[in-house]
Amino acid sequence: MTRDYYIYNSLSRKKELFESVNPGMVGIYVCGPTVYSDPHLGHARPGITYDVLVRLFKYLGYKVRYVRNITDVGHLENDSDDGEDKIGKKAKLLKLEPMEIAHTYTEIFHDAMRKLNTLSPSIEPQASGHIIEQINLVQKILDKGYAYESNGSVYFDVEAYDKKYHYGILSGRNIEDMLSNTRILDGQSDKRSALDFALWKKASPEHIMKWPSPWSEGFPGWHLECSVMSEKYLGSLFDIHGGGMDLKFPHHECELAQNTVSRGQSGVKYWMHNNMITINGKKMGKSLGNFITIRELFTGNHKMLDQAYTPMTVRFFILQAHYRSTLDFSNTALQAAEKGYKRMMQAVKDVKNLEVSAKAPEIEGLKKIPEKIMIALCDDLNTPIALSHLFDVVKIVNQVKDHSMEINENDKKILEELLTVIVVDILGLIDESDSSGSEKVVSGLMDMIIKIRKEAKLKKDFATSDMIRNRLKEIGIQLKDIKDGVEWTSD
RNA sequence: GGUACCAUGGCCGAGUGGUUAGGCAGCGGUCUGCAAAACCGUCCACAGCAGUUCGACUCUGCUUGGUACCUCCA
Repeated sequence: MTRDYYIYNSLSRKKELFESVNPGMVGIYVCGPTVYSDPHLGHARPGITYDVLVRLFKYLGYKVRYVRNITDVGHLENDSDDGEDKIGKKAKLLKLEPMEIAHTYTEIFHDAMRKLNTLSPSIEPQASGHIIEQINLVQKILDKGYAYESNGSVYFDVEAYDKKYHYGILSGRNIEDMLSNTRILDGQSDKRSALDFALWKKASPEHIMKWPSPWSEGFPGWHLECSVMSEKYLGSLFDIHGGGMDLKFPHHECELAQNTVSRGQSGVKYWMHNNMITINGKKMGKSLGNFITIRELFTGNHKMLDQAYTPMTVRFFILQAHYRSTLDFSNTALQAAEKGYKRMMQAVKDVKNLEVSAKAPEIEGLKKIPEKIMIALCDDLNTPIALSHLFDVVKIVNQVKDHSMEINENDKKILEELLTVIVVDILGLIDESDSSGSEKVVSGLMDMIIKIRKEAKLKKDFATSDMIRNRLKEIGIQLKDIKDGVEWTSD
């Protein structure tokens, strides 16, 4: 590949040089949503983070296989002993088939991801479509002696596993601490140890999503699906496993343990975890009831929102922070992102129309910017630094446009390249202002109106010229009298 | 209680042992019939205390405050 990429590995807690398992190819598995409710702002973060990662790897010349699952079964509401399946619960509540729930929210999730301009994954497997594989994996773990059956359910034997391997290696825990700190489970449990986790759960009579298995009519444990689907589509050792920080324990820890037993290796070379989006400093999430759904964000229909924010504003907002830092939501932060985004996109549009002058000297420092940006992006996806360099580019574009600087053909090419390849192709920021299908008609009309206004202005008929500008503003079109003409934007 | 992480200017957010992050807001100016945009200039900083060092916002220790995981969670 053309350059080195450095990735922070959650397992080693260090930045490491990325070396793919198979030369020239990258396999990425990301934990997708549990489709039982509207995706919220928190879901946008991994969606966008891993999207930029995929785009970058493609740009670097890798062939990328990006797998992101849909969890539509096995994800329980409370602890694994008496929890209800999230999707099953909602289905009962609404008197719908579980698959209707899953389908509805999968569609909403897809719609949100598409609006945020994220590329569709290469494969998007569903947990419910891999029940047979999951049963096989349970059997395999039983055969190897790291699981036991109890009253129709099968549990992973954490203590037995920990004797040979290290349960807690990913999340930085050890079994002794966990045992001494485990909350005592009330009621009778089928588990031998509180640390053990379910591989297969026997279904209660009222449970609606259940499948036959050698042990009982039941359903698979949550952690199983990712072990099974990542191996099926990416092989027993693949490059990057991504997901939210909150999935590190227990989900990824358990997944790693399952993999180790069944594959003889952890199966993942680099673990990558994005941080949380917070609101007033607190994690945005279901349990706190302080989340804003992506739909609400786009419509502005939420008591905490001062206004609607466009998908690209949200994307820009997320890219302005490093993915491993928490990012605090607020209206002022979003509004700042909105302005920054608009300024950048204006430059993306303007760069094409810059006048070149053959004798203009080389712009100082410009040649080094592409390299600086690539170094930042390849340094564990440092998008905020990349953006800061891009604003230097924006400034140059504006200065040339303002005739306070001249530009030669070659420098203009560099600017165009930066603003299209980096901004649009890699960061995935696209222009969302001109969405009208009848663009030609509109621009023709605008030319005419602008001409009429210009004539009025020449006659010093400012009443007419202002009236035109004000009326246009009412329908969402902004006129700006710039040095050599008139510019208009619509929202 | 255990484990980990974080504390940066009005807000959001990077980064580094000695050099301007950037965005948004503010202030002054240029431009302009006015407005908007743009451009130029500018203000505001590294939680507190102690230590290491020629030098620390950056390293170490302590203090304070906050967050995450340990239950489902992106």
